[in-house]
Amino acid sequence: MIILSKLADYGVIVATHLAAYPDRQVTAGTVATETRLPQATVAKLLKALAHAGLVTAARGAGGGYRLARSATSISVAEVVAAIDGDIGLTQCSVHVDECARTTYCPTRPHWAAINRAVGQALSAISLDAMLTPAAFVPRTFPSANPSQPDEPRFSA
Amino acid sequence: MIILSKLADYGVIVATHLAAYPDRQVTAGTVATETRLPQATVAKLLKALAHAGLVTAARGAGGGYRLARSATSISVAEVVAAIDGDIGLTQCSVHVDECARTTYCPTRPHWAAINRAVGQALSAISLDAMLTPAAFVPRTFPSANPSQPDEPRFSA
DNA sequence: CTATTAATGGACCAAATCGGTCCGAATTCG
DNA sequence: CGAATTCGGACCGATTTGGTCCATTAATAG
Repeated sequence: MIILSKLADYGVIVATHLAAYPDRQVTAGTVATETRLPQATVAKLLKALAHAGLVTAARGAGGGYRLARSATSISVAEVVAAIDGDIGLTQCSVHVDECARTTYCPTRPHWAAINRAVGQALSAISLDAMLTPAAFVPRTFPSANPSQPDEPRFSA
Repeated sequence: MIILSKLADYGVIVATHLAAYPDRQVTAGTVATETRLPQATVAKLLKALAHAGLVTAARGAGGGYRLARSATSISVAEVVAAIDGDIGLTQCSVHVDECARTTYCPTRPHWAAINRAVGQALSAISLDAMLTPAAFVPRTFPSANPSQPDEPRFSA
């Protein structure tokens, strides 16, 4: 399974690209060619980012996009949320009321905690951090089953 | 956006239900009625879990499913992986070779770390832990931007 | 030995979502 | 003032997902 949609992935690339050249007004087409991504898709992504207030848009000739805030103050989580909507682990995380078996489901309370962990992992990295070549290493979780023989793979 | 697919969510519910009654042979139909989930879907899920070796299946009259291992030694991550496949954050996480712009993409190395964080968050909780009424509280991550005014919501 | 029960594997269909394209509104420059 | 340019939003096709069903194999009961 893949957690981030292709669009969200591209969105982070685009946002990071903008972060690399702060205070430069760039058109969607320019970003597309520079990032080697399809033009129409980049345009759509920038629209979503603008709608979320992460980038500012200027129309007309000589217009374009630029980051609304500093690269250090924008997290990856915000970019993803701007494109794919708010992050929730499960269906009932997002639409709480639509789950008919809320009363029977013993698992639901536990999702909240995992959810928060994922969210914080994504919030912990700013666009600025994405630009640095060295990888950010988050603090690891304590494993509930340390001597587990075959853990599922989490490929990088 | 929703991280876990509905099927994976249901899968955890089913697996947790099995964990609640260890060493009891249950048919797919029984699990379906007891969990209030659609029968055909539960059957499909149990097939997948059996294929992954998480549950053992017995055919014929008096047959059914049961957990292959103890509830404490099966993590939520394993259940999810059994249904949705191995967990990867982005497309290129799973199919590394299919990303044509690997050389241009500065974000890719960073995904690995986030990826690992998500995976460990899911591995940290066993089916046994899912049964306990009190919520498990994972250790929180350090935030890269502590004074962030409007973080995206991570609904529970 | 036969009938019944239940998992297994597969094909199959409908619906939702995703990725992508197009045209219209707004703005700046000549 | 008008034409070029660029964002904004509606729209559409295709892949994926969620879900169902049937034929087959296997095991137990009578």
